[in-house]
Amino acid sequence: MVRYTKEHKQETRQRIIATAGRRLKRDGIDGSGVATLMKDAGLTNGTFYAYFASKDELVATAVSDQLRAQHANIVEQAAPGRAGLEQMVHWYFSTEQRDSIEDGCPNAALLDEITRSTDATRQAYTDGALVLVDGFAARLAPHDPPSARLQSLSLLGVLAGTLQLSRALTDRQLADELLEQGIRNALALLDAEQHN
Amino acid sequence: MVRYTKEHKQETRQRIIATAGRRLKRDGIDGSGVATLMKDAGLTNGTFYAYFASKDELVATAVSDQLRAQHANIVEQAAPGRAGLEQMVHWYFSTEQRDSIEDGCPNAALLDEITRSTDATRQAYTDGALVLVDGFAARLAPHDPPSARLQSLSLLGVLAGTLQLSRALTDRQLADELLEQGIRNALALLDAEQHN
DNA sequence: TGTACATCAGTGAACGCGCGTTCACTGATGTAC
DNA sequence: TGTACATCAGTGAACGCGCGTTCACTGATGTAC
Repeated sequence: MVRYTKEHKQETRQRIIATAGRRLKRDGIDGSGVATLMKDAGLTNGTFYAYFASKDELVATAVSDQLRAQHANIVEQAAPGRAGLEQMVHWYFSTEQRDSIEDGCPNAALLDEITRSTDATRQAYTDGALVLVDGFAARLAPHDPPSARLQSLSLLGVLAGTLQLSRALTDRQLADELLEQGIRNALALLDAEQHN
Repeated sequence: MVRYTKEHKQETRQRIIATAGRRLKRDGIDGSGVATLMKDAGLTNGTFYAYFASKDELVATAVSDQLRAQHANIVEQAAPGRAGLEQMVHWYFSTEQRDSIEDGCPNAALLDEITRSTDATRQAYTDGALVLVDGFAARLAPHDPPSARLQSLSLLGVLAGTLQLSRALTDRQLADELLEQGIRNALALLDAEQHN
């Protein structure tokens, strides 16, 4: 066994962050206890503080990691230009993404709890979200990404809000129709002229 | 003192529901304890169960009440036709509404916690949200409201998601610009052709 | 009208439980000689 | 190479606290006669 090395401890830390990200999205920040978060990573609660100074610190780190992963796995994998944005929108509003909250978008799963969180968590969220947004803008306006930044930011709001609403509704058929409407709205937003 | 009457008890119940709605929006569902919710209404925790069978029941009732109030105070007060929708959109994306979460939109404050709630709460949310949506549709397509239902539902998602995002960002200036972009997006959505 | 009793909104202490956090301890691994 | 010791990731019990919920009790109000 390779143990007592920086690499081993770093891997364990990364595993805690990754499993915590999934749990936080599923049960919420207030709904996820430290003991459960550690059990998800195959550890007991006692060793938590060898990795993080507090639950708040893990939450901020996990939020940051979730957005980084979403950027790496979804945004960077998408084709360049408008085609990539269309791909992403279709993936985003698929029933699969909606129905697998653990694996799904951290924005949709956590946005209103982040508003109530510590400044560190809100800052981690802001930084991570802007990286996603810059990825959108680079595809929306390849020659002048900053000009599309605000439009891209608002696209993130449209995506997250529509998905949350589809998840909250008890009427499954209506929720599905909303996803389709969400695709139309998002694509229309991409076509809108840029103001300012 | 008028006491020991149906009216008195009904008024007290209504007060609990109203103050709970504000507290739940501010601190979240998991973040609001029964003792605090009762203290907000000027009572002690012990008498809670003379009014509600459980915290879940209060949450479902408060969610329902919040949406009913939003319909009565905002949607029904708005002018008929498209002008009324434009009024609402401008109010919705005002910095005042964004910065007063207690008095603000229950959709934006609670959507992703509602997804994680009991079926009763999700049902109460769905019913209440559809009343709002029908109010939108009646203004968007006065001659044929059902044709605008899906578009109206998606408008609710756009409103809530954009507002949540503006609340979560630590960069105040960017958050303000997002509100302005939100107005443009919402108005553009109202102009979109209706599919299906 | 005055008195005795019933009603019941509201109190406040207590229940078991899980929370975030602390800490004495274990035991497998790594290191010194 | 073998032994003795140091390191440290991880355990698990415990801390005080607030949670949702229960319940014996209070005392102001309403009712009967």
